[in-house]
Amino acid sequence: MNLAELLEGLNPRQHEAITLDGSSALILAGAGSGKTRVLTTRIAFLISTHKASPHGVLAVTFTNKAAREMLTRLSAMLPINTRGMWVGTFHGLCNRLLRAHHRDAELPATFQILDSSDQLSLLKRVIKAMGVDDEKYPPKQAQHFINANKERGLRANRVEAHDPFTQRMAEIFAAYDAQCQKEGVVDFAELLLRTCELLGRNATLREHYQSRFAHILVDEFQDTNRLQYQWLRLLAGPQTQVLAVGDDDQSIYAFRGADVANMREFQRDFGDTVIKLEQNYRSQGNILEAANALIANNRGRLGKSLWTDAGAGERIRVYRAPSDLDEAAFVVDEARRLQREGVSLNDIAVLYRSNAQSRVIESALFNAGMPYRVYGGLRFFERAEIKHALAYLRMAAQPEDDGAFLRIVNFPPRGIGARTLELLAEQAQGRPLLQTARESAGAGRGGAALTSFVAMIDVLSEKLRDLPLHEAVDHVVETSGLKAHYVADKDGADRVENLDELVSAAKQFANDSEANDLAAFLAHASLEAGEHQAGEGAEALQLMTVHASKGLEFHAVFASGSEEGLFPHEQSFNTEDGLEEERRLMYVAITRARRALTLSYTESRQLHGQTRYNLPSRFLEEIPEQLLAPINARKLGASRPAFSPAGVDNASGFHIGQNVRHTKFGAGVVIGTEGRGADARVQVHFREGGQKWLALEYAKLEPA
DNA sequence: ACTACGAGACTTTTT
DNA sequence: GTCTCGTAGT
Repeated sequence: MNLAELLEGLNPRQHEAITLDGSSALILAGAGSGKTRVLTTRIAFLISTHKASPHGVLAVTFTNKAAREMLTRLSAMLPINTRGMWVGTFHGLCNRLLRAHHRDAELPATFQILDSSDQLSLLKRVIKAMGVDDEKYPPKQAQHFINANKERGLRANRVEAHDPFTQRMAEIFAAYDAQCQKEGVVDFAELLLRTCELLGRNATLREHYQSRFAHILVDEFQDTNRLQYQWLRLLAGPQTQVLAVGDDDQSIYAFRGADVANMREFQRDFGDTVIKLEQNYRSQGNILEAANALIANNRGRLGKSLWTDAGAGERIRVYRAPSDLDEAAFVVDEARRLQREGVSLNDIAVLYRSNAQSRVIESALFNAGMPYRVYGGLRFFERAEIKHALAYLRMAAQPEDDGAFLRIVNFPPRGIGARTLELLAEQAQGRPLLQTARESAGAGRGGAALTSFVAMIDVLSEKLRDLPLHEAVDHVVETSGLKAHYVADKDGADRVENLDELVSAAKQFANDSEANDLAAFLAHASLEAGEHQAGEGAEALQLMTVHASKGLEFHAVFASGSEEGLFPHEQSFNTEDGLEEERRLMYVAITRARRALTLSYTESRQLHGQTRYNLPSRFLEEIPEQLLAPINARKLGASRPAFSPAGVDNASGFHIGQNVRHTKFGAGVVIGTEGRGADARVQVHFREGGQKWLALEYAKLEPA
């Protein structure tokens, strides 16, 4: 593409962001404002006008998918080889840098990357070895403590611990880090922290990268945490121009350490050039107006309002369902209707706040014979059989990796039980388990099995040295006994298939990537858990959480479960910040829709095995009424009776699940009734003020 | 050493 | 409702 073609059809703000020269800038990119186009076109612009070489550009994203998309679009615009470019995720780029300078970073060349579950099991081991009570100090909590501190740039010795609990947590933190170092493994946060520490203390290296990268581009900047911001500041030199693209209104990962304050910080550190992309190319007017009105209820926004050239379009439909079953049936009917109108199922999404909600919808779709695809869930490299196979490879690549050792030492089962391993750990005194097992050959009960396991690993390691990557993977799968184990299992067919798939993945990786050694493949497996599941091509209704929908768009969107307690989630009620994040989440849900948006809520729903009665979400009230089109509940066979379960409806005149209004307490929902006539009392859950029993004789309660 | 059963938990989760 | 974890039984 030539320059004119690159810049064709851009709006003035986009053009400004793409061609900006001489300063860094914060790009406030609203939903559907052409953010990815701006990012990729800017890189293409810089390179094709020789303002930068491909070598001198760094672009960082959060997901592999986003990084891939950027590279794909880039190679469509420019006739360059994108392979050597520094385009990737924060973690991927850190991995690259740490591999290149592993000695300076004090890591083995073969260092392995722990995913969250690897990290948790290592922590469990550390806590046990310390003799700490894991009831008082739950490993999950320790994991959160460690990650949160690392993401603030803090090591164990710098954690402020004024109480005994935090002190003990910090001790666990220190012991965990020491064990990681021994085993030559790093967790996700460690990749960032190590890189920051390395660049922080090594001026030569820092200045090398700072002068190399004339341009840095950051995607989804609102999702960066403190540590990632620190990383950015270390890599950006005095001459570097940084383009940080983000949307504070779409910040929905604060619970994982993302800190929107980075956006204000950026203006302080990199100058206050701000470009707002507010023209939306995705949704029709009513949808945008609803989104704008909703998000206006949040405080402290940087300020931004979406607009469109397109017409107002349809109003937002609001469906009130008697039950979750009815809501699901409604979604099925509506999806079918849209399908008849010629909308592809791929272009229709059902969004929900939490995964638990998908079950009812799935079963309705299944019974209706409508194809659907659920996003999220277990990913390829997270499957047990894959992790087992990878552990054999890790063992061969790095014998100090106790995590890998423990995962496979008795899988497939070979008679090495808990007692044997306990003795082994005792004997090891902190040395690698594999080495200890090798030295104490034949000793103790289970010793013979242990000896033959060590022998097998040794033979395997020897063999793998000479094999190309995919043959090595194939060899491991065949000789470890893994495949035989699953072949013998009558329910193991899928797992066998996955193991074969792993061999293909290795082959693919060797073809695609310049570094095709074992260490690189293992890093790839940890950093990219793999596409969710197969079956991508087939036409299917799209089911996912609102979180998972960020960055996507659909012709029609159903936001189900728009209820108090669910969305906003009850665990966000306590804090203003929590509630605002929920609101941003709803904002994300709304802005996914191009033409048709339906919000639904139920009067009763099964949750955690019991029936709950919820009020409609407060967010519905924050959308101007003239934008809404209520739909009446239709008579549907699937509807579970929302009231008088088992005929307990009484003479009170109210039924469970009914929305009511009280002169003093306001809006509420009936969750219980008892007595009749003058004695009748009803229990009401009020929006403000919790649950109350009211005697009907005195209380002024009316149907709402 | 392995398997089966019951108690308790249970938002979201790019890496 | 359903998944995970720990304990007791084989």
